[in-house]
Formats: sequence, C-alpha cells, structure tokens
Amino acid sequence: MSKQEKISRKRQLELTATQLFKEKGYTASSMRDLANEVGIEAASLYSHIKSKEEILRNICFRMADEFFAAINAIDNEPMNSMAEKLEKYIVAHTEVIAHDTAATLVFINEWKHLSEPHYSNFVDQRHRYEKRFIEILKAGIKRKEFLPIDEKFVVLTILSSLNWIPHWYKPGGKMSPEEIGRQLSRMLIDGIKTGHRTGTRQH
Amino acid sequence: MSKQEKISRKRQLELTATQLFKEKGYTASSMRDLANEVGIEAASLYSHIKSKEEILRNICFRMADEFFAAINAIDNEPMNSMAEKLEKYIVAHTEVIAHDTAATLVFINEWKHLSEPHYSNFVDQRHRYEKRFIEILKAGIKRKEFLPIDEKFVVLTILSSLNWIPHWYKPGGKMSPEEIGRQLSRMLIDGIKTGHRTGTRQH
DNA sequence: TTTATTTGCTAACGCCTGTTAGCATCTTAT
DNA sequence: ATAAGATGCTAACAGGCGTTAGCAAATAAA
Repeated sequence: MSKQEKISRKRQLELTATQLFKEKGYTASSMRDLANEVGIEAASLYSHIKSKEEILRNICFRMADEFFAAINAIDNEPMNSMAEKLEKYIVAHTEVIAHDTAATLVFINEWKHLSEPHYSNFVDQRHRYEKRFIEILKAGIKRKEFLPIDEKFVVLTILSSLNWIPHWYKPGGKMSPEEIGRQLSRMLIDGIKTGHRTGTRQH
Repeated sequence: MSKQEKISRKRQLELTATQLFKEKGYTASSMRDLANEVGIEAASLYSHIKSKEEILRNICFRMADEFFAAINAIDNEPMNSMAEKLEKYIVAHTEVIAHDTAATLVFINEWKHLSEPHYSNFVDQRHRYEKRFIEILKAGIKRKEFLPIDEKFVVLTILSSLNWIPHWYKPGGKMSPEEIGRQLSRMLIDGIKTGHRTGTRQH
C-alpha cells in the first residue's frame, strides 16, 4: 500500500481505539480488543503503532492542540467586551468538542494514564488553557463587567459544563454546536432567571 | 476480633480502595495494590470481601443513596419558590460531595465497570435523580420564574458543574460546602453579570 | 477450657496483558 | 523484473490479573 493509505490505516486504528477507550476506558481496553475490532491479529497492530500508550498520547495531545488552536484564533479578532470574548471562547470550545465527542471524552477521562514526561506535559497544557479563561474573567471583573466572584471558581464551573457536552450531544440534533455554545454562555453569564436585577450584587 | 471491629476492618478496605480507585481508576487498581496498601496479602482480602466489584458496588450505591437522601429531606420543607428549592437541592448535593470527594469521584467515573444487573440499576437511579431536578426546572418555567430554556440542558449543566467540585474542593478552604453550593446556584440561576436586565422580561 | 469465628498466610489456578521475533505475502516504485 | 516497503501472520515471552483451596494462628464466646 502507499504511504497515504498507511496513514489512513493508522488513522483507522486511532479512530477505533478512540471509540473503545471511550466505551470501556483505556485500561479496560486490550490490544486484542482493538485488533478484533479492525479484523486483524493483536501482534499485527505493531506494524502500525509503537505502543498502546502512543495511541492514547496521540488522541490526548491532538485534542489539546485543537482546543488551543480554537481560542488562539479568537485572540486576533477585535473585541468589544469581555463577555463577548468569553462567549467566543465558549463557542469555540463547544465546536471542538462537537467535532469529535469520542476523542474529547478520552481526552477528558483517560489522560491520567499517560506516563511521564507526557503526563506532566499534559497537566501543564491544561493549566495554561484554564489560565486563558481566567484572564478574561479577571479583565471582565476589572472593567466591572462581571461580578467579583472568584475567577478560578467561575472558570472551573464553565469548563465543567462544557466538558459534559460530549455525554449528551448528538450531531444533527436541534441545536448546532454554535447554538449550544451561545445558549450555554448566555446561561452562565446572564443566568436563567426572568425579571429585573435588584441592583449590583456582591457575591 | 469482635463483630464491630470486623466492620471497621472492612470499612478500612473500602476507604483505601476508594482512594486507589480515585487515583488510578478501578480497572488499573489491582487487588495486590489494595492488599499492599493495607499491609496484608492479596488473598487475605477475601476473608473480608467477596470480590473486587463488591467494593465498587458498595461505593457507588452508598453514594447514590446519600444523594437521594439529601434531596428527599428537602421535599418535606415548605418552599416559596422554585429558585429556592433548586438552591436547596444544589446545596444538598454539594454537601454530599464535600463530605466524601474521593467516593464521589469513584461514583462519577467508575460506575461503568459495574456488571449487570447492577449497571442498569445504577443508570436507572441516576436517571431518576436527574428527573427530580428537571421537575423543579419545569415547575419554575411554568410559574414564569425561569426562562423557557430546555430543562434537560439546564439540569445537565448544573449537575456537571456540581460534579466537578470534587476535583478542586479541599476541606478547610475559604468556602464551606454550603457556601459553595449557594455561590454556585446563585451563579447558575442569576448569572455572573453586573447591572440590570434589559427589556421585556417580567415578574 | 472448649468451641467457634475472625483474620491471615502460602501456593497455586487459569486466564489475560502488552509486546517481540521471525517469517510470509502483497503492493508500489524503480 | 527487481527491490523496497507495507501489512499481516503464528508462536511465544514474561508478567500481571482476580480468585480459590487449605491451613495456621489469634481472638472471642460458651
């Protein structure tokens, strides 16, 4: 086979493994499971990949790259308010998730099985990603756009809501990923209550 | 040893296993790991427990019971608004989480390794639990207390935020579990924005 | 003091794990 | 036509898995 087809074969392994890892978890998924799923022998997998962990590593870091790329693109756009920027971040994150919910779930649930130095690397990246959100919150609070609630608390709440999306999102549903992101950011930023505010609250 | 002491020995196993399952995941935690942690041989564990899965089962269903007990207690109290009831639910849920974050994480992450019929049983219970929240949302929307946003969407967002708490909560921090719950429900219900609402919404 | 129970041990079981070695076949490029 | 590479096979490895059998010592109840 040509080089291009080999890549697609390797990609097929990664896709199948993603599904497997998502359903049973990384540790409970065996190489024989994976081999079975693609119709070859377990030993034959090693013509295409170096190790089981290599697959996990590729999934995790490819997703990390996608999340970063999505919010990096936003930083170049002009922005009127921090609320607008936060919404764009949320929508971008949602779109990455919706684009591959299975890989996202593996990314979220299985990274702890990475070995060093990849483990620390991953933790670092996630920390930097969270910081990007925190900076927006801080700026918004400084501009009196947001209430002075602990930024880390808010960001973790936002990200946890986002990271639950792959559990229920189905492509082709009523809401597009963008609409989901918008709805979600409106809910988290504006709340779900009807009626007027009773003035500026402190937490 | 007396019967009372036996129970505490079994309890020690469960506590140690909880910590182990939380850190490495259920599948990646071996009985030899657990035995090592409590200072006995792996085979000796079976003088106290029937199987590895029994431990997981106990953790998962004990937590499920606690979550249900917490919101059941609330339904007997008089309630002025759905927002108030929702807040009490959220605070109650947060308090159960804070009481044992490790067990909560196992409850959230490892239930999929339960075998039938326990697996289906668990899924059913969780579904019933979510419904309790959905009913509050529905009632609140009917009373025009909440905006007419898809209830399932809102509930999943709330619960995902709650279920992320064990990842960062440390006992003895600045906020008590109750304060965390209050803060969280205020944020989710009222939003994080300063200032007054615009427009047509009434109450 | 006898009896029953609890708690632990060693040894072992059958099975599953990720991975390697060595070889065959089939496809593509020269 | 030939060489190179891709793809797959069988066989096997060393080690880990959950669990059981059978026995010994300690402890508690009678």
